[in-house]
Amino acid sequence: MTTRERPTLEAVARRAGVSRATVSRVVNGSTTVAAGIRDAVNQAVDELGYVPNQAARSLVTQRTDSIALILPETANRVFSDDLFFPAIIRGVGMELEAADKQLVLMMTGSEAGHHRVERYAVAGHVDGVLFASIHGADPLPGALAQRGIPVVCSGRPMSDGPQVPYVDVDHAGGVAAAVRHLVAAGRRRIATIAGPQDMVAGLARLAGYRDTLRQAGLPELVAQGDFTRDSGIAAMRDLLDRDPSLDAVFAASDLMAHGALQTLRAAGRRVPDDVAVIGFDDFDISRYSDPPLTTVRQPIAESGRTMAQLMLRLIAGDEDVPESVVLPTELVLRESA
Amino acid sequence: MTTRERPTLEAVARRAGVSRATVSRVVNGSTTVAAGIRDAVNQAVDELGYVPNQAARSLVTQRTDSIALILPETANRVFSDDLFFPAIIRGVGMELEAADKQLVLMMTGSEAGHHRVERYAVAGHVDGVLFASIHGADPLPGALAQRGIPVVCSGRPMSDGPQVPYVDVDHAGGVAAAVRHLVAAGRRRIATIAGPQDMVAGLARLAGYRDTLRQAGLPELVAQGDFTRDSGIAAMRDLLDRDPSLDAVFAASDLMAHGALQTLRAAGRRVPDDVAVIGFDDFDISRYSDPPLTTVRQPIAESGRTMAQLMLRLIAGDEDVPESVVLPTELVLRESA
DNA sequence: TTGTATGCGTTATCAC
DNA sequence: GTGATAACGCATACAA
Repeated sequence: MTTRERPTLEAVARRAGVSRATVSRVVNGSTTVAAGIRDAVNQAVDELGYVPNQAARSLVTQRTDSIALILPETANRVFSDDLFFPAIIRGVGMELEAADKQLVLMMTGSEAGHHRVERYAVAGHVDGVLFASIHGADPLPGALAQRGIPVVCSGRPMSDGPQVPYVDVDHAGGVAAAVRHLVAAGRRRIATIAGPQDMVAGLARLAGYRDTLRQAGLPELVAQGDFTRDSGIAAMRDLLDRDPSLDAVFAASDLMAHGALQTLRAAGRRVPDDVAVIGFDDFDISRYSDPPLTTVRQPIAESGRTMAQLMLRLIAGDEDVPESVVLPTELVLRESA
Repeated sequence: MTTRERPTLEAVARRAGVSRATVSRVVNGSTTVAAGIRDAVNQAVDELGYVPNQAARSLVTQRTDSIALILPETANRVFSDDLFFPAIIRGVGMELEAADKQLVLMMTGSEAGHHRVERYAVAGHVDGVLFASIHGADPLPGALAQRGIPVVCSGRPMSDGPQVPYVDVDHAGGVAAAVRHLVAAGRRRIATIAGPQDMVAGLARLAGYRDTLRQAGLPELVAQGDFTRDSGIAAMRDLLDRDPSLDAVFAASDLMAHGALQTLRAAGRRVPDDVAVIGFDDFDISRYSDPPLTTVRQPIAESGRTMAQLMLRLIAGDEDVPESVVLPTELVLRESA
């Protein structure tokens, strides 16, 4: 391991026979430098393998050109078979890469992790903070915003603290379309497997289900899940116990819908003949389930891109960044309903 | 969003009626400060919400107190049902948290991402770089090391560039134990589903299989996989086609073993009566498969912890950090073999 | 035990 | 177009 000294601007300047200021200009792509000198400097940079010291640069520019994406979950939770986080990351990553910003991923499953992130951001390690999801009335986004740090959330924050820009999808519209589709098909005992009630996505989809059923004058039947497949399996069993005559299920996530399909099959119910099933997400795997899953498509990667775009505008000092962006959802009809 | 000015050391000093140096001492936990003054400073810090500017601090200390963990994969690959990365992250995370270092996660599936990481590290954003896995003869670890940046890899690097400290597990020993167990049980047509051959883990496990079979005087039968469940399904089909009389399979990953179980069941073979199956990893889910999977346990989280420990020692300037650490593996007997 | 003075490597504001 | 020079916010050797 060669612990070579890191070359500084000064070293490059000496080698190229110019001043530090000129080197700085070349490195930062200023156009007011003579071509000959520019080439000489670039050559010196290459020869020495010069890379600007980020700390020194940040100190004066007040920028780091990197942005944190917070995954408020433990490693195990993040790396489950849930494809939500990967899609968010992909969307954010593409957009930031195009803007030449570095994406810094942080997981904050623990309380301590939470506090670390706050210090990390306030210490100026990153120019802004993106939240991939929010649990309950998490005060962190608001706290950071109040510190003057640009923040964008995925999903409307439930905190009643300072308002923070967010990107969300039209949960209510998507759920309404799904439930109406079931009603129109003549289903009368329509159950739901709800998502976690400490997240807006869980709350909003359950509310959408209730509203739509009420309008249709039909009774509700709710089981609780947490978006995972296992919880879908258990919730479906619960539902069958409580009302063996049910003829449709709306699951608040694709994974729970897959779990429901599994339980229904084990219970000898045919889908969709006996029981219709609709999910929410439209993950790739839902095209290949048995039967292929009818589901509400939400544009997750697009949501990530939008978050990144808002962030870039905030950082650029754009005054009229929208308080929120709500992306459309869409019912995708396949064979399960 | 209140864009309050961030307080500096100077502001705290004024408020507490002391010099900047004293504030700095208190903030950094120096013991040579009078209790009364210490309290006054701490109070001022709290009132102002002071957090040291990381850029300024790094500039003088040459440290950032954060460490990068590189996942050389795309988001989709990282967030599959593979539990390897979560375990590595958990191990690294625990150790770094205890040392009060910030973990920065970076995914470098693309070539561009690769280059970004190099610049990020060389620019001094992090004190060291951990690689969660290595594909082929990746030159990046060596390149960083040559720049004087502490690097630790998971798995022996295949590059013949500069040597880099690494943590690995005893692939050969584990595989040998597994294959010998099959031989001792009277199995004579022992196939393997190999892992990707651009990774040491894939290579070493295949080599271990071959060596042990040769010693036993038995013929080999190899199908190719990439550690995923799907590849295990396909490879098992391939194996059954090529030799319907096979009576055992060693899969180089638990997921591939699960895929194999699935294929065998579909083909009407009983496990372990007709075909014995052994995996490699010992993920939690392998306790609950049907039948429970006999497998080679590798201590993944422990491996992550060890990587972090080596890194902390490197950063601390420890002279005699071992070139490599090889952790033991262990055959875990359950019902599939 | 506390304060003063210096420098870390860069960018930006000036003159030239 | 180019070169001095002053910040940026902090830690630390040295003085007191």
